[in-house]
Order: sequence, then C-alpha cells, then structure tokens
Amino acid sequence: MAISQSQANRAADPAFSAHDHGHCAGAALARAEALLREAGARLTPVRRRTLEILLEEHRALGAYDVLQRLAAEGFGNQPPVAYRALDFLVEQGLAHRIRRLNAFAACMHPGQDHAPAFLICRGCNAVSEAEGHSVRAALNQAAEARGFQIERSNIEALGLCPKCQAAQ
Amino acid sequence: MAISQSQANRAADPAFSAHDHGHCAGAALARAEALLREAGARLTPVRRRTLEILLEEHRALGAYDVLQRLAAEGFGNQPPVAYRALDFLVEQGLAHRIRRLNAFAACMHPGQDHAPAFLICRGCNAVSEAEGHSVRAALNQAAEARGFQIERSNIEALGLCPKCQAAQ
DNA sequence: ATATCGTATGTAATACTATAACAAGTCAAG
DNA sequence: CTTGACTTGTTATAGTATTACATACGATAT
Repeated sequence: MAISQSQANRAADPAFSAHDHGHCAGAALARAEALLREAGARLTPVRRRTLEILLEEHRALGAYDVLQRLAAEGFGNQPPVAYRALDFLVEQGLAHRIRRLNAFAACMHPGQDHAPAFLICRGCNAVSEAEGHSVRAALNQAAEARGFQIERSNIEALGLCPKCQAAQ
Repeated sequence: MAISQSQANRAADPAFSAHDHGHCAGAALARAEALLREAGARLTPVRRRTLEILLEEHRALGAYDVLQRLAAEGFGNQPPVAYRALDFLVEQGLAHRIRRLNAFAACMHPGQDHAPAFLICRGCNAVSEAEGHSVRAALNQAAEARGFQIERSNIEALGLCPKCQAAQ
C-alpha cells in the first residue's frame, strides 16, 4: 500500500498541507464580517487589513511584523496601531495570541465555540489550531479538583509537523 | 455539615492554601541539590539563591524581579545574571517558565516526570502546578491525529483560586 | 444640517522583556 | 601549574508592549 498507516489515519490539517488557501482565508474573513455585524462591532480598515494579513498564511506574526505591513500600506506606524487592531481581533475571537511566540494568528474557526490547542512547527513556523475539546476538558477537570475557576487558558505545543519530520 | 461538597472533594493545593511552606520549599531545594549532583551540574551561589527566591512563594517572578533581589544581595545587576540562572534552572527541570506572565516559578516536583498544568490566580497571583498527565495525554492524542510530533508544551490557565472566589 | 458623544486612530514617549558579545574569573583534570 | 570547560560580570542593543494625549470619525438626536 502506498499510503502509510499514519497518513491514512491522519486528519487533514490545513496548516500543515497544501490546500485551497484562498477559499480557506476568504471563508474565515466572511465569517468574521458576519460575526462582527452581529456583535455590533466595526471592522474598520486597519482591523480588516490586520485580519487579512494574519489570514495570508497559517503562521503567527509578531505585532511589529504586522505593524510594518500596515505602515507600508499607509496606516500609522506606531506600535499601538498594531496592538490595538490585534487586541480587538483577539477580543472578538477572530485571532489568537500565541504566547510561546509572542505573536498572533488568525482564528480558523471564528464563531464556533472551540478550544484551540496550538501546534507550532519549529521547522516551518506553521501554526495549527487543533481541536482541543478533550484537552480543555482534562484541564477543566484538573482545575475543578482544586476548586480553581478557569477564565482563560492557553494550550500550546512546539514540535515538528509531518512535512518537517520527513525533511529531517 | 460544615464542609461544602466542593471543599470535601478538593485535593489540597499548597499554592492555594496555608501549609508548612518552610518544609515545602526546603524539600524542593533538597531534591534539587540531589538531582544536580546526580546530573553533574553545579548549584552555584547565584543559581542556588535564584532557586531559593523562586521557592519563597507559590508565585511566578519576572526575571527583573529576581535580578533586583540578586543585585541587592551582591550579585551582578545586569539582566543576563538573572536570565542565565533562570534558564539553567528551567533546563534542569527545577523551575518552569510561565509564558502568560513572562515569569518563572520554582518547580514543586523536581525529578518526578510530571506534566504540569499551571493554574494562575489573577486575584492573588498564586501559581499552582497542577498534575496534568491527563491534559498532556489529550494533547498528545490531538497532535498525533495530525502527525505532529510534540517536543515541548505549555498548558496554562488563568482564573480564580478558591480563596479569591470566596473573597469576591 | 449640525451638535454631541462614544469610539477609533495617530503619535510621542516610555516601560518591560530578552539576547548578543566579550572580558575576566573559577575549578577540576591532567 | 597549566590547560580547557564552564561560570560570572558588564556593556550594549534588540524585541515586545503600554501609557498618555491629541485628533478624527460616525452614529444619533436634535
């Protein structure tokens, strides 16, 4: 058989494999617009452009990377310009902060109540937003056993994606 | 009954409740010494003092907080002094980096192969190193399903500890 | 239309976190 | 007692994030 067992069993992960990214990013942007309309929040030009920049790749970008892009396109070039747009997107659930990288990544499942576990490839810098409900559940249980009330959490893993493992 | 159900079922968490901290910290320090001897690494004065400082409380300290303490005690007062000691402790498994806080906390279970899930109280700043093997297992499974190979991970939750919930 | 109020943007200044690079000192093995 | 690995100290700089304030925009109510 030509396909290995691990590949056969593997869920397709857009972050780690070729896919129609135009569709992927476009859909996320469309959903974002709808969500904001519903929430009564404004997707202003800086915010929209910031989200588009994050959506370009399945990677996390530092605030200053984003700022540089924004400034080159005529927006302000001081840190708060980027931080405000990024913080807004995070608050609205349209982006995530990747603490291990001091960086931000577009949310791939905006609107869906999801529990992202981030898989960060140190080979190609791709960031996958893995479905982590089971991880979250285990974390909730551990917290509950101690009477701790979780408000926010971050679950991140660093390692190698399938492609970069093969490239070794 | 005087004790609530949640309290009765609750595992005692040293980070969130009164305990013999002298013993708690002393034991961790003793284990650290033994581990380093075994590993052939040196617990120099700066390193030892850094670990002691972290062990004073169940809290995470920023590198510059530690540096200030060290400098006041006659050690160097430039950032690398603190970062080097802290990085050493983290490498040796005697301390953990809390990414959400850009800070460091002493490991409460040095030597034991554990999978810490950090519970960070935003009320009192206490940091508990919860046992997270089940969390880690769930994360491993999510990663494996995507063919991702985890090398390091960080699992952190922000919220309120039992005391601070009551204090609300 | 236009006055008003909350929100958003732009900028300057600064605070906080982290690393690179090099010199000098320490310690154990040979 | 010398070598070589490691540790510490210092200078300088890079990278990340926030505070404070001024200006501009946009929806709403006159």
